[in-house]
Amino acid sequence: MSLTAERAERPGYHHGDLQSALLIEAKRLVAINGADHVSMREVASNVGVSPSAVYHHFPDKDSLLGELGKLVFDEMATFQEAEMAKFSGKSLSQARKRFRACGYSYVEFARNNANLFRLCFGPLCVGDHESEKNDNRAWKLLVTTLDEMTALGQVHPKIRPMAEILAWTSIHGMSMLILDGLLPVEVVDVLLDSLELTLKGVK
Amino acid sequence: MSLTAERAERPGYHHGDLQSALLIEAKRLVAINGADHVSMREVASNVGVSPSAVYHHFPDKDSLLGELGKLVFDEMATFQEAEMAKFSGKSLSQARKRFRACGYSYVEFARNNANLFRLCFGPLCVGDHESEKNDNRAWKLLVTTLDEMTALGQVHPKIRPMAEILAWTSIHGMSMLILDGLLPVEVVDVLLDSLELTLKGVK
DNA sequence: GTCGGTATCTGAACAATGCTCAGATTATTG
DNA sequence: CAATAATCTGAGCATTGTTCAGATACCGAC
Repeated sequence: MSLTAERAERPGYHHGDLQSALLIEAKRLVAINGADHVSMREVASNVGVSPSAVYHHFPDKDSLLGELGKLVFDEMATFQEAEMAKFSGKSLSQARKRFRACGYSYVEFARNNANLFRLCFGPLCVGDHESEKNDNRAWKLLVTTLDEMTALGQVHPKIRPMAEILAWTSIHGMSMLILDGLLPVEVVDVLLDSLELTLKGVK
Repeated sequence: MSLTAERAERPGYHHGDLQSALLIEAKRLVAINGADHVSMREVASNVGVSPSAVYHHFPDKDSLLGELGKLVFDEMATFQEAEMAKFSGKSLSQARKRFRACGYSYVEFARNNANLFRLCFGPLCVGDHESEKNDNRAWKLLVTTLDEMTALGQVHPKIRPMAEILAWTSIHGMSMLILDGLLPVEVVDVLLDSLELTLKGVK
């Protein structure tokens, strides 16, 4: 499901696609104020509907935010795909750019959507990922780029099996620590450098 | 400031050390229910004081939780110190155990105090760290153990400058992803293995 | 078409929450 | 001992999440 804002014109008593409209507005408000400071009533009101209407589409607030989290998770993968697609081709330099774009887009999304990023990696979305853990798109992007890098001799065979874990955890951790103000943005390049270096192996 | 529960007996109208008592109770409730599901009124009530009394010690709820975050942050460092202190001595095997304990204790604390961990790395504590960023104890622990490992030839000179970033971000990211249910606990050993391997450098 | 069931929405209401403030109570300082 | 400051209470306000009976509109069966 994608969040398009069609049917925004409310025809009458029935809204048309309230479920999507609520998610869109919730996303907007979460992005601005953070998940903690968004209220059902405000979401409903901004969509032009009574507070209780929401509960015909979501059992409760956590449910709404949880659903929103899934959407954001997916949106992030889309963004990463687009960023990586900017560097096509099988050459080494393009493959390396693709690898770096994979990590860089992760951080960029986190920084540009701090509140949404926090939401979909927060307690409200715990367990939601579980079902799709192994077939989620972002993970596949990482696997693919690492495979390419391996084929080009940029990842040491001994390290290859742990490469996904090392890359994902460090990029994710860095993103969170930057959002927390515990690391400056400049570390992004430092970390990507050291990742490339360590994955390849130093003699 | 440490959170000892002395003066728990309330002498009379004045509490004695309400500020600490509130923090202690808040910590207990956050640990159980998560920061989002704790109310000022419950904290106050459990301490045996009226709801409005809290506001003579903390300007608002975020302030209480923010202060609690700092305490937890410090408590975590204490825990790490204790865990690392279990392996003393200058031998290589002890130094390696100390290094691993540094990372392992980080994850262990996160898993044993998920809600408190999330609190002190959450939006409520953003900026609070900033002042003490470079002189915080946990960071020093990491620097020290990496220095030791370097002296013992376990960290490649070329990688040494980036070692803290790589180690911290990956351990922190892994901790979060485990809490989110996106990675199984077993990755802890995998990541520590690959960290040791990559920091040393593969030929 | 129209009739009945179903999905959707409203309005009023409830309990709980964060927070304020005037006033009561205790500590502290001169 | 008096006066000032610190601390706590109680009542109260606005807002929140959620429920529920009833109103409104859609949709398939006759």
